[in-house]
Amino acid sequence: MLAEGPKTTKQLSLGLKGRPSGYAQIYSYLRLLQDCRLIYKKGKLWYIEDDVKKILPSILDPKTLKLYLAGTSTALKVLQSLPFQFPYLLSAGHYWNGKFRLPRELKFASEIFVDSGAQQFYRYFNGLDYPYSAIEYVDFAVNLGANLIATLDLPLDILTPRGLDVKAGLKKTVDYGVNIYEYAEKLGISNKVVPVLQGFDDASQWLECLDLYKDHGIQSDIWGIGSLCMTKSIKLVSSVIQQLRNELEEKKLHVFGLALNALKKVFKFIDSFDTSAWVYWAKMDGAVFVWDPLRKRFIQLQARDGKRYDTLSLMRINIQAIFSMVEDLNICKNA
DNA sequence: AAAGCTATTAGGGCATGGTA
DNA sequence: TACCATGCCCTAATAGCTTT
Repeated sequence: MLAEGPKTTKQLSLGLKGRPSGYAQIYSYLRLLQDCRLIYKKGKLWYIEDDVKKILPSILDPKTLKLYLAGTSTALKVLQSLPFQFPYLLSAGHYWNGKFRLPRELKFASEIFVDSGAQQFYRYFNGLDYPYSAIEYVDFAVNLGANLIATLDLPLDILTPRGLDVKAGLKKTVDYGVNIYEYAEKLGISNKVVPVLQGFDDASQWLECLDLYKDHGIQSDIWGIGSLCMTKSIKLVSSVIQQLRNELEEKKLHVFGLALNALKKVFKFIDSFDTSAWVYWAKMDGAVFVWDPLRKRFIQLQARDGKRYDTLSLMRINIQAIFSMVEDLNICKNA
């Protein structure tokens, strides 16, 4: 309450308790805060100390980088074997085979973010059309208990090199978004919809995509950033994210499939990301990664001669490494 | 006089740790 | 295991002060 402006003890006690008898308690707490140099009093009014005011937002609402783990088949088994819960990014495309089949055993997920999964199965596209409708997709997400649902989008990073015009791709992406949003609104769950922004090779395209959404009256507290998962250009990633952050100052940003070396550059500007990197490292060369918090990098280790470890174990260990990276970045984010 | 403020006290709830 | 003492935190109540 004090963050909103100076207040008298009476105002604070009424606001906190709703009745004046709490006055004495509130007053003694205020005195305590005063002793700690967190607040001070001038006349009848209490004020927050200036330096406290500066860090207050990060105390009340700490910036946390949220990681959604992604993975299917073998990797999913690893996720199921972990002794704790964590946010999970589910790729809807993996559950489509003519119709949607509900996944079983998602107990490990503390929350579920459903993604269109176009990257994995764009080869099934009929032209620019998803094989399933917005309604089928949203119903599927609702049935499996999704907390967040990404709009169906066109992965321009894949489709543009195959001849899709950028402007046409953006328009189609937003059309999909509008469909999803309208149906979700009918179900009363539009707050779960995460509109996904697309682009190809310049940040202006993502901003244009945002404008298109806004033209259609689409608002959201969380925005998704797509089309960045294949790029090798950290410069592009960082310019897209920074410009969107400027444009959507108060909103949450989720980046799909962010490369970890790019994450290092942009973690301060985003709220969440997802990765399945831990799967590939373990599969590709049996490497285990260890986060080096001083140099903000992964050290890549392989077993000594004569030692071999199974992929599942390596995956589990790499998940731990990713978590330790996120934990470390979160410290930096609030420092 | 009324409103605002300060200091003190009593007692409930709860965790802890000792004892029978 | 049951019981009790202790200390801590919290809240309510209130006496008595100062400011408006």
